[in-house]
Amino acid sequence: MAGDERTAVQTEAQVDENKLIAQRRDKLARLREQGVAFPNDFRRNVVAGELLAEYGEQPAEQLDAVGVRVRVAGRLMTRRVMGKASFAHVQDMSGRIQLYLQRDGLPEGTYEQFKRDWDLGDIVGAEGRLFKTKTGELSVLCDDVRLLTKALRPLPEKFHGLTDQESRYRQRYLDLIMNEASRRTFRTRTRIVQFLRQYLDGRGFLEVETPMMQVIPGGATARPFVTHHNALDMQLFLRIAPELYLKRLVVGGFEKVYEINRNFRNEGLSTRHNPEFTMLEFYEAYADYRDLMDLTEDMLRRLAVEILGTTTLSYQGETYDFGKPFARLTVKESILRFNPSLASADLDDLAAARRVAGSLGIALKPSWGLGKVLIEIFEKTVEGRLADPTFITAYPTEVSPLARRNDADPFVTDRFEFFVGGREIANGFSELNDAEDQADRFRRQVQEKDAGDDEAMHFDADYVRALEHGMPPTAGEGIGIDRLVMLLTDSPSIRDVLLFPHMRPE
RNA sequence: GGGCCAUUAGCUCAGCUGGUAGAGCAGCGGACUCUUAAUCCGUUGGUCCAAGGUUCGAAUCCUUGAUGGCCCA
Repeated sequence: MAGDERTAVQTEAQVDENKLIAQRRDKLARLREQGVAFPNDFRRNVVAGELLAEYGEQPAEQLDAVGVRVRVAGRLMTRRVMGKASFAHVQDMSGRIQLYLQRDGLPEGTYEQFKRDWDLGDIVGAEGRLFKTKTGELSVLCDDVRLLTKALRPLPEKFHGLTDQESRYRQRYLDLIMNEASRRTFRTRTRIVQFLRQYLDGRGFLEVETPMMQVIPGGATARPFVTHHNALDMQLFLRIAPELYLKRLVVGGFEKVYEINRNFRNEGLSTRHNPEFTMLEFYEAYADYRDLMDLTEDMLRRLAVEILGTTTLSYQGETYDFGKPFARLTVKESILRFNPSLASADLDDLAAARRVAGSLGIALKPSWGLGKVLIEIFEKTVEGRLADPTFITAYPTEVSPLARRNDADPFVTDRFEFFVGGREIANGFSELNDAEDQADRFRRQVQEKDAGDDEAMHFDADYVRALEHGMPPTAGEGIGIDRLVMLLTDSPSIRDVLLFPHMRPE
């Protein structure tokens, strides 16, 4: 970068040039002299994967007898020139197919152009007859080939591909061209989302879209991104969750709704956090948190079978069984289980719990009540160790401002979170539909915000008004799609499952 | 936020206790009509992440910074 101020926008002058690119520009210049250098009149009639599936196993004689003519197109990935004949592989969305080019089988001059002006990485179209090579590889014996798009930049090395993590994230197009594993991950991501849609659609849920730009950022405790609406001259927030809007829809009579979309949280980056991430949230009236745990268990089990063909999931060397019933225990039970030195009484009053937290090195804030202290202890000593699929229930009311209180123990809510491999995947609860209780909870959040907690919630008066019209007893849940995809694709970083993860400017 | 590691040709990587930068692939020139990391002969290509410092001399040692990776909070 020049001595100028750093900008996030790359200018043309900053793009590197080198001899390889200059040579390709010369080749392109020759192409321009010959006519249309970027034609868009070639039409393929088949993709590589279809050909391999249909003809890959056919014997050579049969192919020759039938004489299958094909038109294929794709990126030139390999090239082996042997004098007057050459082999090449082209790659399209479905896979690769080999081309066989003979000087005397192509229009006059074409073969010479192929040798002189075409490079690996160029986009080409080819027409010819299917045949099998001596080694049995299905190939196209070309009687015409055309250069459709000249690539000015060279591809990464053909054997090792592109391995540098940073380049793979910043130049995802190159990663996708070069790495089959990466292509597979993102196809799997799509299949996962498709399955979830199909699962919910099949159970009568209605997919909806709610605002990404909100006047009051609600539905979670997190710092929002702030933006500004010029015409209205007002501050707007990118949403941190769709929750309060989806529940407004339940009030409106859409008793089963879901949304799969982006949330934005103005927090740090890590292997598990991206500023924008995808969440499935769904709400069902006349259901409670236990119904949702059952649904979640069924849905994830079927998802594993759909995606992996098995309920046994292996992630980063560990194995998790989605086939057997998921464990269920309360926050308090789980703390006691993972901290055998603690007794139940240590977690029952604030002073004792603070002593425990203090001995664990947790920095305590004076405003924290017992519930918050318990959750801190839970996060420090339990969360990362919940390896097998586990529902944790009975979250303190203090840390669950939108969840319904438990009838027998109002200190906790009818809420669960779901963990696998030490990671939180889902969060659900019976919804708080008592408008007066909700107003009280908002007031408490506002107090905490005033006391300096910038993650605390705002008071959303319209949401309270909606509840005052009556929301049926309802349960709702959010599932982090990116983390789910990480789990099912054995990806160590959230960046591996985001096509364009957030990166600092180069 | 803290610690550790990495950054060298378009890509993948070497480069030792400091002595003036190398390989493979790609490219370029040549040979080759069944190859598949094609092969064979020849060959071009460098802001060694950046800025300071130490030194006769720095890719190498020191400092600071940038970006990325991993671990911890």
